Order: sequence, then structure tokens, then C-alpha cells
Amino acid sequence: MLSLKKYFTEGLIQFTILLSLIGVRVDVDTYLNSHLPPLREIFLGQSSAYTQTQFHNLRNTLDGYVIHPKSVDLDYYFTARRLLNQVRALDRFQVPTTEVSAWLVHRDSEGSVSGAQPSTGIALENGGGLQDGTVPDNVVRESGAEQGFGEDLEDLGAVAPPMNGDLTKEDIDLIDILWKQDIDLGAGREIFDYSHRQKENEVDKELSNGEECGDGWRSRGDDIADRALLVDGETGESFPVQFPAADAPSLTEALSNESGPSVVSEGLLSPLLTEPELPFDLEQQWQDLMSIMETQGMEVNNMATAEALYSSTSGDILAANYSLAPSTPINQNVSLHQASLSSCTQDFPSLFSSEIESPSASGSSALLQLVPDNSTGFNTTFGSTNLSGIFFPPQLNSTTNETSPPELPDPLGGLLDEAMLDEISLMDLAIEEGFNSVQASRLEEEFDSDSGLSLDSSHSPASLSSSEASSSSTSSSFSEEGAVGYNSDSENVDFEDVEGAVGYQPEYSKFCRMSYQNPTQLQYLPYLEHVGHNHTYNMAPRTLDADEPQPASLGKKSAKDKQTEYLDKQMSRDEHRARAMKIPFPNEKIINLPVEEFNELLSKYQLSEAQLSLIRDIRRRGKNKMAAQNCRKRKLDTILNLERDVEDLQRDKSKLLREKVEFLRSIRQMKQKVQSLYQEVFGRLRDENGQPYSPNQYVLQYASDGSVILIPRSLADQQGRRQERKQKDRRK
DNA sequence: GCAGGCTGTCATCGA
DNA sequence: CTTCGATGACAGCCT
Repeated sequence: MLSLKKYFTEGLIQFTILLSLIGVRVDVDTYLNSHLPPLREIFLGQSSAYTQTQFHNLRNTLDGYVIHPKSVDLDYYFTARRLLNQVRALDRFQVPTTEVSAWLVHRDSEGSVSGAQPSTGIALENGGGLQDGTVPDNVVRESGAEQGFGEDLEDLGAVAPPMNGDLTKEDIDLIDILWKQDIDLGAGREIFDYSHRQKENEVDKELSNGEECGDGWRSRGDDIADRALLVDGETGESFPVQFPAADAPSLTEALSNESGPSVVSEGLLSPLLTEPELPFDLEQQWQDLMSIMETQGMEVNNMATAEALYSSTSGDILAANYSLAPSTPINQNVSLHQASLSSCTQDFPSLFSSEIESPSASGSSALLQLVPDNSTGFNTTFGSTNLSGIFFPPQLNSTTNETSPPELPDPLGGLLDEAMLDEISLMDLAIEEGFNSVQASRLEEEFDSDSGLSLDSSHSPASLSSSEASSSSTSSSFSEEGAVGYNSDSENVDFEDVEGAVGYQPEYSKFCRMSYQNPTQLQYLPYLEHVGHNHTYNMAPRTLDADEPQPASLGKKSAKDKQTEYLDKQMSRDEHRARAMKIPFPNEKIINLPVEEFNELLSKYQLSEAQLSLIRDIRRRGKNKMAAQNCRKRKLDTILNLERDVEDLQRDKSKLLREKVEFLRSIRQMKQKVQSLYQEVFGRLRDENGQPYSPNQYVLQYASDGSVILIPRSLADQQGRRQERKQKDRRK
């Protein structure tokens, strides 16, 4: 029962504070990485949060003194810090692919198709906001799709549950500022402007090719795409050079009830393989993208890819595929990687064809299998997900310029929804990034109120305003010392010096050392007689103990007498009693000797019953006194540790938030790349007449088997709605 | 004089 | 049963 009680007193408090700090509401594991132990560990409380680690033992075993296990759990503390540091190690522009996957999964659960939930989209995503000014005005936009990130955050913040309090306007503004900075630092909107890119391409031609590769490759790719079309000698139709084999009939059956030509083949772009001018920049971009994707453990079948790619040069296949009726949607198991540009072939499939090893799933099932089997991983997000839903809003205005990139709703909009920002701690952000100190302090107050603990206000702000390094040093120094701030009595200064760098409570240290000292040495430590904080009972003996003899020579003021008087004043009641009872050994011996030695000591003297009783009382009281001091000190340490934990966790929280922002930025860039690739691929597709497909009528869709097909937009919308409905049902 | 903090002490419990 | 440590409660003193 006692241990249980302990748990409920301090452990519960700690846990509560931790929960309130971290914000249980934010399932960062879901957003970041389900494999990351730290957050989960913290969120779930984990054993370390409850486990009582006798850190005092760790620090005082040298003294042979064992501190109560109720002491602050530094194991938890260090564990949390270590794990959080691990999370921090993921910092800096690295998007662990699993994390990306997780976020995409989240998006998937939100309904990734189309702009059905535009409000959840984040404006930092390139889809909407970054195309402002370049997309024709007549393009119908989802409300809020082109809003800035901060505004989206605002929306999200409104949705976010008030864990530690809703985001204030200042919070939102700060986030907005941060994101605007991100946007400023990141790619500009013009990247997504097709016409702008074309303009830049012209400029690039004048400039060296080595620069602005990010745009250059696109334009060059366009040229390549144009040149890749061949003219049929018999019909005069333009068509891509190569068509690989595909199970077109199955797709035909699948889409038999659908109208409109939707023939897309990997062969459409395969001629690019022969293009001598490899778009190195495109390749580079793909490699950048895939370097992220591959680390996710996604199934990258380069062999299959290469095989499919380089073996798809058969003219027969080309003829056979090309002879299909244009009105029939033909699934040629078009893997986008197969249709991709030459030098990117190793990277592309990993992005879009994680299930390339199972070509049997292609065909009809590819198009109709809207919900992938596996609920995790890339397929859940991209698999069988209408790419048009990701990149194109379903309600694209028909008057949209075909050459202009369609407006892209944010497939990752869910990243910032709900819990994304509900636990944003802007305190550190504010302080470390030049936030208004008044606002920061106010935030801090809110935080303190939420934490349920009224922490020393004079302590936290200073620590919080300090740099992270200083904070960590504070923690480390504290943990090394084991305890601080308990040496309050000047009378113990000398003793402290004797104790060296122990930095602990003087009396505590004294007793700790004396407990296992050679008892004979006690006699040579006279200063220990008056070390204790006995300011309360200095005068008590004379008043309380009537049997105590009056000190001799009160009137004489010799130096020796003064010293004696001083020592008398420093003596405790028990010491006076012991002196009065003529106890033949010091109280320290009585108190600190082990039982065996204590009994042996008693046996050496002929003591009266009163003397024995007093000795036992002295021993009991002395031990209890130390116990009380330890107990109080432990309490104080617990509070101080909790306070530091709070500060550290606040900083960790802010750090994680910043990392989250970094991740979002990386994802945004990835999305930009994917969008560009989509546009690149889509823009190079040509129908039987050699005309490009209208993005208003056709979309590229990624199937669960890794293939990418071109389907009518109406069909894509229908599938999107179906999938959305399914997910809604699943959520219920 | 009062409030709050510090300290010692007692009683009690559990190991 | 004894010993010991921990801890709540209380009281006295100090600031």
C-alpha cells in the first residue's frame, strides 16, 4: 500500500505534468514515425515515467547512504531526454520515409482524393497556394486551398482540441510567420507555374545549363517528349515510339462501361530512352525524391523496372496496343516508371510501383481496386489513389488552360489537421525566435496553469529564456550534483568545504559519511557537535530541562568560556540531555553507529535505565531527524526536478514542433517534385492524334499494383467518392 | 503581530 | 519482535 501510495502521490503528479506538457492529444508517432520509441514512450507514460529509480543511490552509494526510492526518477528523466534527443537526431531536412508514409496514411484516412476536404489542406503545399498568380483566374478553387499556410494553421488550430489551451492569435501569427519564412526559403510559386517555367527555360537557354536545373530539366523534358513522338508511316498519326506488352483486355473489361479514350502506355514515353540528351536534372530530382522513398523500405524493384523498361521496345506490341479503339480505356499496366523518363527509371518505380512485383494484380483489378489491401505504407496513400485527386481538383473548370498546371489540392493536407498543432508550444519558439517577451510570459503562464503546478515563476522564465545549451547544462549539473539549493545555513559553510564538492545538504552529507565511518573518528570531529540547524532549540535545554545543570562560569568571559558558551548554544536538546545524564559518548555515535556497534558500545559501560532510555531516545530522534531531513530534501528535489523536467519538456516540445515544421517543409518539396513529375508525365502523353490530353478530362491514376493509368476524370471522381465513402465507413 | 518557512519531534507504517 | 527508514502531522522558532 505504501508503494501504491507513492505512485499516486509523486508518480501521478509527474505523469500528469508530462501528459499536459507533451500533449497526449498529439499522436506524433502517427505523424512522425511509428517506430520512434521516445514519443510513444512518453505518451504512454512508459514504465520509466513511473519507475522509481533511486537516483540518490546512484549518487550516494559512495557514501554508503541509501536514499529513498521515492526520489525523483532520474532514470525517467534521462530516458526521456535520450529518446527525445533521438527524435531530434532526425532533424534537419530529413524526411524519414516512414514518416512520410505515416502522414500520407493519415491523409488517406482523411480522404485523399480530390479536394473533398479543402479545409484540411495546408497552404504550404504547392497544390493550391503556390500557384497563385499563375493559374488562370477562371480556375475554380476550393475555398482556402490557396490560402497561406498560416491561415490553414488557423483553421487547423480551430479544429485542434484544446489540450493545453487553444492556440491564441499570437500563436497562429507566429506559425504563420514561420511558414512564410519557409515559403520564402523554399521553392517559389513560380516553380509550379508551367508558363513561368517555360519562360525560365528560355532564359536557361541563354544561361548555362548547370544552373536552375530544377526548371531546366522540365523544359528539356518537354522537348524530349515532343521529339519522342513518331509518325506512323501508314496512318500519319503521331505516337510514341514504343509500346510494351500489357494486358489491355482486362482493363478494357474493367472499364467497359466507361467512355472516353484512356490509353496510356509506358511506351508512350519510352522513346525517351533513346534520347541522347538525358535530363540529368530530372534524374537528379528523382534521385532526391527516391532517396527519401527508398529509405522507407518501399519495394523498389529496379530489376523489374529495368527489364520492363528496356524490353518494351517491341514494335509488335506497339502496333497491337495502338490498334485498340481509342474509346476503350486500355490498361496496359502502365507503370509510370515505365513511362517515365529514361534516366529516372530506377527511381521512379519505387515511387509509384511499390507492388511492381505482383503484376498479376494489374489489369482490371488495378483500376477498380480502390482500397489497397495493406493499410500502411505507400500504397495506402498513393496506391489506387487517383493521382488526379492528389494533383487535380475534381471540379477543375473546363476553361482551364490545358497547358497550365491544374490546381492541385493538397494530398497531405491532413498533416496539419486536428492534433497537428493543438499542442504547439510557442513559448520556446517565441523566445528563441524573437517572440515578444510579454507574449511568451503569458504563454508560460498559461502553460503553468495547465500543468497543474505552480512553479516558481522566478525560475522558469530565466531558464526558458536561456538557450537550449544552457538549459541542458543546467539539467546536467543538477543531475550530477544530485541536489541543489539546500545549503541554506551559513554555519555549514565550513562543513561544506570539508565535504568537498559534494554539494549536498550539509547535515545530510555529514550523516551520510558518519554513518559508516570509523566510530573512533567521530571523537575527532568536534565541529559536528554544532553543525545542525538547531536555531529553534538552542535555548530550550535550560528552560525545558530542569535537571540540567547551569553552565558554570556564566559571568566569566574568558575566551574559553565564550567558546564553551557558544558550543552550548549550538548543542541540541538531546545533547544537553546527554550531557546532563552524563552519557559517556557523543550523540553522533549514539545516532549513527550500526546496531551491532551501538549495542557493543552500550555494553561497554554501566548505564542506568534512565541513561539507556535517553540514549535510545536520542538514537531514535536522531535517526528520525535525519530521516525527516532526507524526506524534506527529497520533496524539494522532486519539486525541483519536476520543474526542470517541465522546462526541458517544454523545450523538447518546441523542438519537436520545429522538427515537425521541417518535415512539413520537406514534404512540401517532395510534393512539388511529385507534382512536377505528374505534370511532366501528363504533359507528354499524347493521344492517337498526337494531341496532349486535357487535364480537365483525364487524370493519371495510380493503381494498387503500381501501375499508372490514364482514366477519364469522371471515373476518377467516381472512384474518389467511393473511396471516401469507404473510409468514412471504416472510421465509424 | 502575523504569515510563511524551517526544523525537530512524534506517531505510524511497512520492509 | 526488533530495527530502521519514510512520512504525515504538529509545534516551536525565525525571518
